[in-house]
Amino acid sequence: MKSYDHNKIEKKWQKEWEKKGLYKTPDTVKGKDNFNLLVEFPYPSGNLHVGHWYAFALPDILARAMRMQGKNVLYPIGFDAFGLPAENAAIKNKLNPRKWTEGNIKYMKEQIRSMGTSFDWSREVQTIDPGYYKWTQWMFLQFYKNGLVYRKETAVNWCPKDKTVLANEQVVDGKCERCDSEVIQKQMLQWNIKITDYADRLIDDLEPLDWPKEIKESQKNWIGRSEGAEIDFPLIFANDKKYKFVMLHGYKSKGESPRWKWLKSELEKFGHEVVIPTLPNTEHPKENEQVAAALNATTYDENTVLVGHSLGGLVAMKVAERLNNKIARLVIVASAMNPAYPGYVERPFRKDFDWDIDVEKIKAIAPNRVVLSDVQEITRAPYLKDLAKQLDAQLVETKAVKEHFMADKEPDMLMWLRPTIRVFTTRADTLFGATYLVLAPEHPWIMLALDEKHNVLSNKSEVKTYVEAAKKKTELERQTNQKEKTGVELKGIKAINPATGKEIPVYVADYVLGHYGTGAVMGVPAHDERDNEFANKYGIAIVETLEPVVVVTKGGDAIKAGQPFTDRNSILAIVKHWSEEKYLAVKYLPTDVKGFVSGGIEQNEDAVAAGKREIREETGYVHAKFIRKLGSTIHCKYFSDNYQKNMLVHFAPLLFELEDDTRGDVEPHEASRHEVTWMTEKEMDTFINREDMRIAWQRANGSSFYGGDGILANSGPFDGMTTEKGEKAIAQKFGSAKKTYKLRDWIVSRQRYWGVPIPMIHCPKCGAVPVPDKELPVKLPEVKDYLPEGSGKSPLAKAKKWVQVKCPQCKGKAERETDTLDTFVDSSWYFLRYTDPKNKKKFADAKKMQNWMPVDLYSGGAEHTTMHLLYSRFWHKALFDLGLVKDAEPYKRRMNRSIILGPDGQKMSKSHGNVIDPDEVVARLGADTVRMYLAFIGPYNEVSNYPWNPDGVVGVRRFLERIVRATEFVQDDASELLTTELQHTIKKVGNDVKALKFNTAISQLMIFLNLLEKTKHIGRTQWATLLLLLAPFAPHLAEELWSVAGHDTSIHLEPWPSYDEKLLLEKEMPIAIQINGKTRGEVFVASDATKETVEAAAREAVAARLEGKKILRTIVVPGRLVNFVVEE
RNA sequence: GCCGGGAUGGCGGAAUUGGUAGACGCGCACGACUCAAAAUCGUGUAUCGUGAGAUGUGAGGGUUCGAUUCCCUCUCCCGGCACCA
Repeated sequence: MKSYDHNKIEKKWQKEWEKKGLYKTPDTVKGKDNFNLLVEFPYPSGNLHVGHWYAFALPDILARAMRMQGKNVLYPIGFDAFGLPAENAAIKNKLNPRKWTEGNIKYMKEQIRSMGTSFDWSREVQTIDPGYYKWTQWMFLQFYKNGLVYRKETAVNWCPKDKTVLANEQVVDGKCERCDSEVIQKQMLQWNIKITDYADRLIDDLEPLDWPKEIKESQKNWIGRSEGAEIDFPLIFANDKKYKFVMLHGYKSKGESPRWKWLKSELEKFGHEVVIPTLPNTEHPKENEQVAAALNATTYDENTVLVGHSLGGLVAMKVAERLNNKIARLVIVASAMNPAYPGYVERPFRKDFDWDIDVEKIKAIAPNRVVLSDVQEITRAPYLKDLAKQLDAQLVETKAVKEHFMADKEPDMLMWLRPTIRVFTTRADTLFGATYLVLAPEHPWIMLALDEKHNVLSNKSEVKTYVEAAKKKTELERQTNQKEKTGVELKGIKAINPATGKEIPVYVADYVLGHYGTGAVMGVPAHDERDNEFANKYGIAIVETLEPVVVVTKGGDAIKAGQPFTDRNSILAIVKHWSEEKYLAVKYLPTDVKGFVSGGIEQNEDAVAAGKREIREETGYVHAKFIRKLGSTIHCKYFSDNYQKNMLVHFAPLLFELEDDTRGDVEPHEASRHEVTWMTEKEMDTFINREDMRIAWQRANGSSFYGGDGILANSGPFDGMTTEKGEKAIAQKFGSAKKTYKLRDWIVSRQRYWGVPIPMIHCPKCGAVPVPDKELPVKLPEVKDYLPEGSGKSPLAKAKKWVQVKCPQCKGKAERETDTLDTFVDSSWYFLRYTDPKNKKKFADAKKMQNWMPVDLYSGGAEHTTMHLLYSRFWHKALFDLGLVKDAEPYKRRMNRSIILGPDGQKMSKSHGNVIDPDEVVARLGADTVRMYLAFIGPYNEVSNYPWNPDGVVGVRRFLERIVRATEFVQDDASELLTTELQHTIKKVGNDVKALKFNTAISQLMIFLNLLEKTKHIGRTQWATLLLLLAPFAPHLAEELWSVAGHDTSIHLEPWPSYDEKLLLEKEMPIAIQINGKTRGEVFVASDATKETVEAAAREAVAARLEGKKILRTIVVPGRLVNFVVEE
């Protein structure tokens, strides 16, 4: 072959391969291991850019090499084809999004083929195929049925331009990831998936995975686990009332369970009276008996809170109906269901109760009404919602799962019975220093307090104004105004610090976030920066409860490891000038510690006296006046040069002021050790170089906080404990250990057309009802236009006929859910479908999945680290818990690929005018060149961005042309000169490809070619070997040259060449000669030479340099170097 | 602020994980071929120095016979999180 016509060659072989079905992958092959190589499937945007080449053509090198190395390689592809761009294009050009998408897919397929990729197209998966999204819907329903999906009205990120809800991941710096418009907060009823239930496992299961550290760290940061404690702060009201709680238990109960007893004792602690009558005939309750018993048990007046749980809820309403005077409040907890409602489970007491409720009477008797409902109770929740509406009551939806009003520690209802605020803290050790409480504007208690039915706040309107203003702020505004903290005190209430028993003020402030922790924090101004700022602004008390412990680990006085510490009481004296704004700066010369006067307290001496004495001794000043103590003791661990011991010094920080400049003599020994100067405040700031000095200095200068670890003080029985111990002990006594996460639940509703319809039906009676499995898939309906309505309704609502359905439960009139699923749902399981793409009965056959899962290597973009990669891990775990997949983790190994920049080093973009069109380069230089250039540009498995260098591509093309020309050198007999190098090349290329270091593999091929061009002689077998090594990189050219060399089978079905370790050794090898570690020469020795021979040869080679010098030591590293250590 | 990753010629990068720093490619310079240019081929190409030689892997220190590689301190760049209690 003389010239290299890449166009002809590449088209020819692409056709040929397809005709032969060369890349069809069987599920298993006898004697071969399976290898699942996954790349992120593309969104069919319509144009293929260099990034696609980088994403698909490079893993293809690995796929081909591994096939040759005897693996059964699955290298599948598909299209993630739902999503906004199609819909936007449809709106703009009045197209059908499906047509637009399918057109793009067709076009992109051609382009992907033109790369010479070995994808198995027979396994192609498209998310828009109803045969695929049937299973997306099915999985969603499986999760729903297992309590992983819930519907909730939440403040969501709303993009006003795209008119859709965005996931947190799609909001970047408060702006829409797609269109850059500012995202606003909107209350909407959304479908959520409980990814937060998996937060711990999503972190912990990362540990054993073969993933780059940075990806693991990113995911951990994103999930943001922090471990701390939850502590309850009781509230007291200025218009404090003692109530009588009358609590009515439910069916088959006696009101004597630990739960009721506990409730009673808790409420009694706050001075309330609690009556829990045991209602008669509890196994076969009758209305009249029960109501009469309740009425006879006690009296009801305006101080009575009537509480009823389950059947007791119904009884409570009946009791209220019969009362003649008002009561303080009626609380209905998970009331027994009205049999008229769908989903009612037949109960024996049904007919013994009158289910008609006199709503108006109840309203009149109980002006303050609350209905507690458990959102997880699918059938009862709609009834309770209706009940709350009828009663015009506050509806409180709890998150508790199993026992419908039990939270993990106490009934959620208690929060509404007993005024308590629960905070989350990671610094329980500072609880005694909590001098105020802050609630987020979104805190449920605030909502309750602002309700018109309540009157606990004396400045209600002020609070209301603040809360409403805070809610209007976007996330972005809250972020940008973070420096200036604002808040409003809730007047009329106080909280009690459970540790000190003291009353502390309660604030609402938007520096506390509603969705994190419990939405409330304790303010510890002495030990937290933010709290300190807030307390200073609002004049809140600052109480130190932690004595700092400073450990010196660097500098002249760094502690010596393993040595014991000697305790000593000392003072630290900050001395102010008598007339100027200056301070006495002391540099301790032996260790270069810079700070203030300091020294030990002698026996029978108090701290102030010691201070005065030290000032006199170190500086000579006589008339120091004691001003004040600067807060708590500061402990410092350092190495004392004076005592030659590790010291644990307890400093009493003191502030003095000189009365005049009277100065006596300083003893010469002291003078030689201290350098004393006067410094301004500013100079002092930079002068101080030890943490204990700095803490004292900050205390002298007004407000300060200490946020580090220390020893507890002012903390009662916990005094003297370290932070670590105190944290545990205090958390245990006053609260409970608890973890909190930044990760929020995954909101999957999208108010757009081009997505998977959410397979739910809304029935006015039954509430949300899943579409029965046999009716799946719920296909996307045709609509006239795709414009979102803007009100938050999806365009699917326009398909009126489609929307109208029968309720699968009650067969009454119902409507379909019109929102579609987030596209990240579609891509959360596509890799499973590759294993069995055409299955109509299951999303994939279990055995077939086992052939290929988990994925051996997943290659993709760094941008998906906290999105797709996290979602799909969650999804897989959820499937795992349902027994639908075998592994807890889907991807064994993951690598993030880099980005190809424009020639100018900027990100490729039309506006920069630096976009490289791969089609143009392919037409000019060929697909093989483009593949190889991208492979050569740098290591594939490291993230660093490579600029496209147009000259570099030409260089690679030159290499391929030189390969073509080298056919002239092929001869019958082998070239001995090349033998060793070829062995070396087989080894290096093989190893480097496996390690994804395509760049060095190619460089080795180039080294070999350089040698071949010098030798001008290569044997036929040697040539064939070279072509085999080239095949994964330049599949078309290698195939062509293979065929030219006379083979009639495809090179891509050939096995990878093996090498012989023995042949790798050269007969002679160079040994570097060093003298004192510096290279001074080189000598060639036989590769099997003994140490002695090598040393002798080396000694001879540098004899001239060694002359007259004494050799102290000789180091011989076989095969590498000889180092002579000589006297200088 | 917290966490992670990185820094090697004019450029992309290499170095068998402690053993001759700068492989391979690009660029550049000179030469050959050519009337000329392009293409191609050859030679050179870390810095300073005519040279012997010296210096050199972000900066400084340490361990070692020997450090791009290990340890400490610092600077800068990139990425993730961020009023997260």
